[in-house]
Amino acid sequence: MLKVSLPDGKVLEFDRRIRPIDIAMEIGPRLAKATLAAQVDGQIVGANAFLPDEGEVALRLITARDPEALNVMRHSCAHVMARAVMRLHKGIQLAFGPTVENGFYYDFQTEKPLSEEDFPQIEAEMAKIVKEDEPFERIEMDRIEALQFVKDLGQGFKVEHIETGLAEHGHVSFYRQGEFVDLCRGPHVPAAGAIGAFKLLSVAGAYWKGDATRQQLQRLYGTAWFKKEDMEAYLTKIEEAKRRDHRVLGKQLELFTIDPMVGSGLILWLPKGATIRRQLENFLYAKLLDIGYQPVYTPHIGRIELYQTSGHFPYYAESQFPPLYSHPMGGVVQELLQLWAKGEIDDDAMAARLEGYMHTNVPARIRPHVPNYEKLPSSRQKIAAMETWLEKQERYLVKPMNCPHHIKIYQSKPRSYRELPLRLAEFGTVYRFEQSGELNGMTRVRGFTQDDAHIFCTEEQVAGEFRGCIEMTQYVLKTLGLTDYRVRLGFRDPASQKYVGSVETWQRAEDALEAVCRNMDLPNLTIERGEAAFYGPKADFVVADCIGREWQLGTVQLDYNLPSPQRFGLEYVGADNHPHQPVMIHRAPFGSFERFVGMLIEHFAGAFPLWLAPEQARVMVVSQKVEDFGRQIETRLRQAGFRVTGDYRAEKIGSKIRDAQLELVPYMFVLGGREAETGQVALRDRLEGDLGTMSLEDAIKRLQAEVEARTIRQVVKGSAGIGGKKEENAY
RNA sequence: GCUAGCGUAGCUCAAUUGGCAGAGCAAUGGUUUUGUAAACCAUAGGUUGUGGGUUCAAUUCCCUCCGCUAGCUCCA
Repeated sequence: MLKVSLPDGKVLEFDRRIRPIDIAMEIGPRLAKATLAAQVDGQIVGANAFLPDEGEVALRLITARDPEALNVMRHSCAHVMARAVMRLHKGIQLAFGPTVENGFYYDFQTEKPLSEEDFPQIEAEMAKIVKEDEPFERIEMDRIEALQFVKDLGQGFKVEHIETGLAEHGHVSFYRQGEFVDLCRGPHVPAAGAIGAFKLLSVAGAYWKGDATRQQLQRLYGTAWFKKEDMEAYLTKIEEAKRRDHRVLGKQLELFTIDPMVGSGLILWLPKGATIRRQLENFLYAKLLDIGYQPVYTPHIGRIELYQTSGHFPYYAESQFPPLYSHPMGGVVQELLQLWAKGEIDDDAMAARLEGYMHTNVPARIRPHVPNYEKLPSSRQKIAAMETWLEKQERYLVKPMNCPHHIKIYQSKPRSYRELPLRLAEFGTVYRFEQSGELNGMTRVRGFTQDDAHIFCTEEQVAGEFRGCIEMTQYVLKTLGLTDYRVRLGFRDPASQKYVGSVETWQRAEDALEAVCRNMDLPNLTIERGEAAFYGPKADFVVADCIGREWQLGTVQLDYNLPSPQRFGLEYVGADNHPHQPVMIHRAPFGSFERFVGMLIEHFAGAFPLWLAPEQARVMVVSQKVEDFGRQIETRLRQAGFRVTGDYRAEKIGSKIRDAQLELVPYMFVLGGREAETGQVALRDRLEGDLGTMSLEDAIKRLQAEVEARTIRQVVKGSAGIGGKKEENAY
């Protein structure tokens, strides 16, 4: 006897094996037809899966109207895609095919690479399968049986997955749809006909089990929706995101550029972009002074010893720009020593190699000099002598981070507890050699400026200081109208070796951080293990822009390690006249100006609020006859503190307005004979159009008020209208 | 770094099976002196990313390198 309770409170009783679809049928044939899956005691299962024989379950039938149905259908669509690909191509090895936000993918190993040219054919085959409407049939087997089954199918990835990933499962399930059978947990829609609109989006490489050392597969991405309109809306949204791409807008609006001759991932800020950045810098700088930070400046390079002490070198060697050596052989010796350390060169070969450089192979002036090298008794000692030589050379690193420099400022004199918290701030530019495939416009670069600061404080001050950092970040985000964000706590992954410091220290730091955050009632606080910096746990602000994409921006990090005796050994003299170790907080509310401005460009779709707009107003004359009057107004606006330009070309006023609109200039001063006579100005708002005639003073007051309040007048959900049609510009 | 794709004028894009590299916008010169989203005429602009190969002939086919795009891996 099975008792089934439905969401409306009704309880049905069955004394036979029954499936959700049967229950739906009892309620009504139309419901049965619409039922795609079911929720049993909170878990999503297939509509054809048998319910337990006895006991009590809560059942909810899922139709296309329920959000859960979409994922079930998308996963079924992934199977249909895989089936279509296997029909069209020989020798396909199936890997995984899960759903993702807005769609699904399937990983294959193929004999011939797939390309977008194959999409129409695959889509046509999929459409055929959907039309045939064959059912998805669940088959369960025990592990041994299943293993033989996938071996017989010749599906090597599935064999491996059953042997390793599913090692603990006694039984596994398959889904059959026509000739296509796939190892799969399910659930699926009852039959392929339930799949609505779908489209293949892209093909890309992906590593088997996400491991870069394993073979690379072909990943086919697709999207699927119940209604064609939903898919159209989704595709439109993708188009919209493309239209406000900061790389496109950055070029059109002349905000920044990247030149291959300067280098990949190195941003050249054009005057307009630089203006926006400067406004943000000024805004932050004023705030920093206001709340007790002290500005400092530090150089762009530092001796390698500095980073050896901090622990950055050589552990991040592959993501640093190569070190600068004063001796020409420095880099070669360093490289050899690294290979030797990895065991790729044995002791004797290493010693012989170095000896060659020292005495025979290279001109005297660039030889490393180690006295009596050849008299050293063993290869080991020769290598050690070489290491000593290398360490004596001057070696510099382009700085990958600012903290070691700020630590040295802290250590520039003895510190008393009376000086703490000491807050050192710098807009510090750092360089990291990111992988070429990772670079992306302004959001992932190789040189960037952090709005960095390091706070040195006592253990007792940690909570208050940490809280202050989070509040500052919140203030900054709020000012820019970025109200939709979540806070992610990054803790250490106990299984990983990449972290420095003792477990106890980490525990203390993580507890302190979590306590502060819980206390502040931050939105959607999550904890993620393995997301910590190597020296301490952190709180990251993940900001959603106006079309819902997430960006990791600000960060606050707690650090008990760099100040420790094993690293820099920071101290202050306490009230007890004894030395104590301070705690460090690293924080950057924007993260970096590059990424932040890149995100802002997309968030505002290039239409910055007046206080940030590179060009706040443009004076334009109806006729060149009134150019002198126009220039007077332009000068007076500039004197009033505005970033203003003038358009005195022999163009019609409509043309000048159009240009200013497309360049997203917030205000236009339209001046003709009437204004020249009365001395007044006709003001035009980019959003609202003609505001009519007023005195210059009134216009200035209006604009000044908007700047001072840092008003955000619009966050454009649609396109900003760059190159678009007029209808699209309606707000 | 890996897989796939792309690279034509400042920008957006054309160029039949390999057969004289073109348009719009922008720029420059001129005419027009204009009232709230595009006046008109003319001119100039290119070693088709780079280097090599195949061919009578390469923007087109093949290879190298550089750069870009999507995804994967990475992100102190």
